[in-house]
Amino acid sequence: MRGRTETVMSDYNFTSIEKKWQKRWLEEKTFKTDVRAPGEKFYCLDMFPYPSGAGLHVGHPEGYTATDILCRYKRMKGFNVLHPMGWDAFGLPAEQYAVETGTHPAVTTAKNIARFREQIRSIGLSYDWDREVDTTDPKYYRWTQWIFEQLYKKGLAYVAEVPVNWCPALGTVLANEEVIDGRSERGNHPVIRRPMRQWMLKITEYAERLLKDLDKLDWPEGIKEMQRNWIGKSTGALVDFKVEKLKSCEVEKQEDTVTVFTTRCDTLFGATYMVVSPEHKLVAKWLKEGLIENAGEVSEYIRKASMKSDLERTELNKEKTGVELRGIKGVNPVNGDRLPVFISDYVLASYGTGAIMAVPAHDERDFDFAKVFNLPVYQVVAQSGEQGTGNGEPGTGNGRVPYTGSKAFTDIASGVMVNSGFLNGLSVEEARPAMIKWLEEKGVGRAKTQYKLRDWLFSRQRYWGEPFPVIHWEDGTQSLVPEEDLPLTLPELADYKPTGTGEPPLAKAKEWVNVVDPKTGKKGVRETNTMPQWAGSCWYYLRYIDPLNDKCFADPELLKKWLPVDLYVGGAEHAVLHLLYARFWHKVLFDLGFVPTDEPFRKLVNQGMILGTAYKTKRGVLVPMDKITWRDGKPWGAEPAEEGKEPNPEEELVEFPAKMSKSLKNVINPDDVIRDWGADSLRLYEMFMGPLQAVKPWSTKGVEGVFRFLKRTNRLVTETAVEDRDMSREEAASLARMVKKVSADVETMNFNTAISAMMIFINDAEAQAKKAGNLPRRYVETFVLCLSPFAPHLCEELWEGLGHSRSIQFEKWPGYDESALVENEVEIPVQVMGKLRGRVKIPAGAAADVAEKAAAANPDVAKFLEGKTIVKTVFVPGRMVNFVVK
RNA sequence: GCCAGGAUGGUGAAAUGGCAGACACAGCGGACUUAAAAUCCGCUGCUCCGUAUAGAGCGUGCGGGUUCGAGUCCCGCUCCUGGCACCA
Repeated sequence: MRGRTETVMSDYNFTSIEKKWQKRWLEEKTFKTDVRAPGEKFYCLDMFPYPSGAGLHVGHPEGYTATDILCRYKRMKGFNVLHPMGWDAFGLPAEQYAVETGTHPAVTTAKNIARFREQIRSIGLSYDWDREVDTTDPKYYRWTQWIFEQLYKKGLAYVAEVPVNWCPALGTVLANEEVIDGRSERGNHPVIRRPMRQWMLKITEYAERLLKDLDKLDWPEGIKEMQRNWIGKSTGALVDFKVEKLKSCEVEKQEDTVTVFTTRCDTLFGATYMVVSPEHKLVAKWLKEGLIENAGEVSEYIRKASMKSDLERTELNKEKTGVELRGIKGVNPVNGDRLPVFISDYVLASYGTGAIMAVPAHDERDFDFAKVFNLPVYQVVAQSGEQGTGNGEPGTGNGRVPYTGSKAFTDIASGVMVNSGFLNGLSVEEARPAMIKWLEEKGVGRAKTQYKLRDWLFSRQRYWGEPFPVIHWEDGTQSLVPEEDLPLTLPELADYKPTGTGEPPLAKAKEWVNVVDPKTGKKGVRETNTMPQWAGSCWYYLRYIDPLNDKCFADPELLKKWLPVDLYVGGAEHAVLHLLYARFWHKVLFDLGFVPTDEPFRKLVNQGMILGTAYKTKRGVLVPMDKITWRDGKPWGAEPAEEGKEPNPEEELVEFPAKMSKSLKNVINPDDVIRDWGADSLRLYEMFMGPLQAVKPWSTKGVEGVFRFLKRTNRLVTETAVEDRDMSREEAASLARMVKKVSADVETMNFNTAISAMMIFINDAEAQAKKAGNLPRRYVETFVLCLSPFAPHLCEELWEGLGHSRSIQFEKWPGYDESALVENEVEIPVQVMGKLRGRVKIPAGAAADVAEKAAAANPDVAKFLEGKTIVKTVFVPGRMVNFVVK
């Protein structure tokens, strides 16, 4: 690959061309946005990266190139384009590096940002670099803290003692989203549950609006659906169950009420037991009051449940566990049945009321539990048309009829109520409101909407994050750092290690922590938690609009002009986290009157992941690239041997795309691609691989293909005589086809087919040049204009070579001549019984009889018509003819 | 289990219900060259038939359906990828 550089350089010297134009763009601020200039705005946003030590990977330029092409195109169409870039730079890796080496995270971060900026510039992306933001810059996080204060003042931030995901290895608490199968997303360490004092944000208060407003967003349906599931709205009812302490059939005590949440209140007649979560407040109360006869057993279960990590809770759930609370019974309000009450960890304290009524006949989980504990299972819903099940006809049953099925019957759509008193004969849909009405009339229940969404755990026990601008005073009060004193900057620390006790590293900065009120002399301590990484990314798109403003986070006039973001492009991995949090903050700022729109991102596009090439064995085991030997161009390798065993025999491997990873050694570095083929080839290939949204495997051969196209373009434009002559009919047609296709495809972001249209054009153009010995100026220049958003460096160079002194970015996007596309004669396919049998040339716009006559006369067609009667003829003008024969 | 998305040549892919495989990669053959690289020209879905021009059949994961006509629309499956998962 390196060896042929010399030959390559002699005709298409991409390295010097790209350096030259990148330098010029930067010096001349070619892409500077005047946010106050008139003109229709286009705000195009890329998800800003975390500047890791590893540098860019080929996934980054994919989305960035797509938006860059669109932005360059929009500028040429006369739009005022805002296209910025910045750094989401708070986060754990820089802090862990600091723990290991003692280097301040700010130093590491600055170094990584410099590298990222350099790499991004080497791709030729048209950002306005005067708008760069960095979430770790005090001038930036001053406003992150300021927004937190607004949330606090609105009552949306509070401190709570909550069971959290504590990761001993990282010495910190993690958000639910950062825990995967009971292990930390970062580092894969075990996570346990432990109650701790934490900052929470009341995102639940916005659940309904976050759900409802999804409908008006132009986002991928899948992402919207994921957010809907995450918010998890369900409508049902709260039902009150009295709890009795019984003593030899006499009610000794009845004062407590357990309220359950259910979406199936229609099945209330079928409830055969109740379950409360081990953490339920009443359980502790009953134990204290001595109501529970088997208190020892119950306490032991509670203790074990609290020790379990989420992973264990999930894993052990294959077999249901629990303990009955002996001595008390719940009373079913609809029929007075006395029900046993259990505690079990299959009921979550954090959802609904932490208590359920169990209807094993019509709920899978209850059914499983009932089988383990041998509890009665009563049928109250039957398949429509089978109402005879149970004790007879609909409308008559009211008994406790055992359900005999082998699994729970949960079909809501076809279910009909049986054995349920006043509900008998109703469908499930009808029975629900009927039961709610009954519950409300008796005062023992009411309709209720419940969400899965929990409040946002907003604090981390880390150093490298935004400090909370909060002071806790010795008298127990709490106050915010005054807005004018922001930012509250991070103190210097000698030692960034987690304390391991859960107390954050900031607690070590004694001078910073301890404060004295200058007026009253009151003593206080600063909050030592820091904000999670999501904080800075929740509002960065607002700061880009007015990044240097030191009076407010952004000028309201400019926000009014530039919001919402017109297009947001990034990876699908942020589907629920970043995008939900950012929407939440935006809505709060909207309610407070700080932003003019209630949603931040109008249109969202997710680019698909780029996979690496990998090879697997017959059994499907992936073999790292450096363990593969090539024989006759075929890959051979062996599965890694188990410890202490004989090595496995080598076998021929099969190509299999897989995520790029260090362990597979198949990571493609954009720097290498740029060195060998240039940034324009990198850009073009990333777009040519396939649709932006699709997951696609990287192919080095594919890069060579687009490189060849650029080389041919360069040669055609620089080595063909360009004349000021009119285009031939053929030239005009091929040019118009290309411009039309490229314009339409860029608008819809189908970059792969736009590039293929330009490849078709260059094939045509080479033939034309050969034939005529020269090419018309308009023909060549229009092509260079169309290619310029895709391969900007080469096109600037060619444009200059064509005698223009101004950057091609300032030119108008070309139109096309519709009349050049009109043809005199068209060739259309002829089918007999829907099978293609021949083609005929007919005048464009020919009438049906003319076309049919010509079609029937075609010898290839005629032989299939011979001896047959034409029953029907289908003619689609300009498209095809089809004969139906008998 | 639930939700979403997908399945088209050797590969990446393209195709308003109207010529399936555009464009590119790989492969094969040729030109140029002492040679190689680069470049250029031609062929390239599968099967059959044939000296060849040509021709025939099959073909968009599987099974049905609608239609003059289905990769595309409808019904029923299979497999893959991602997300969620004891949320009552």
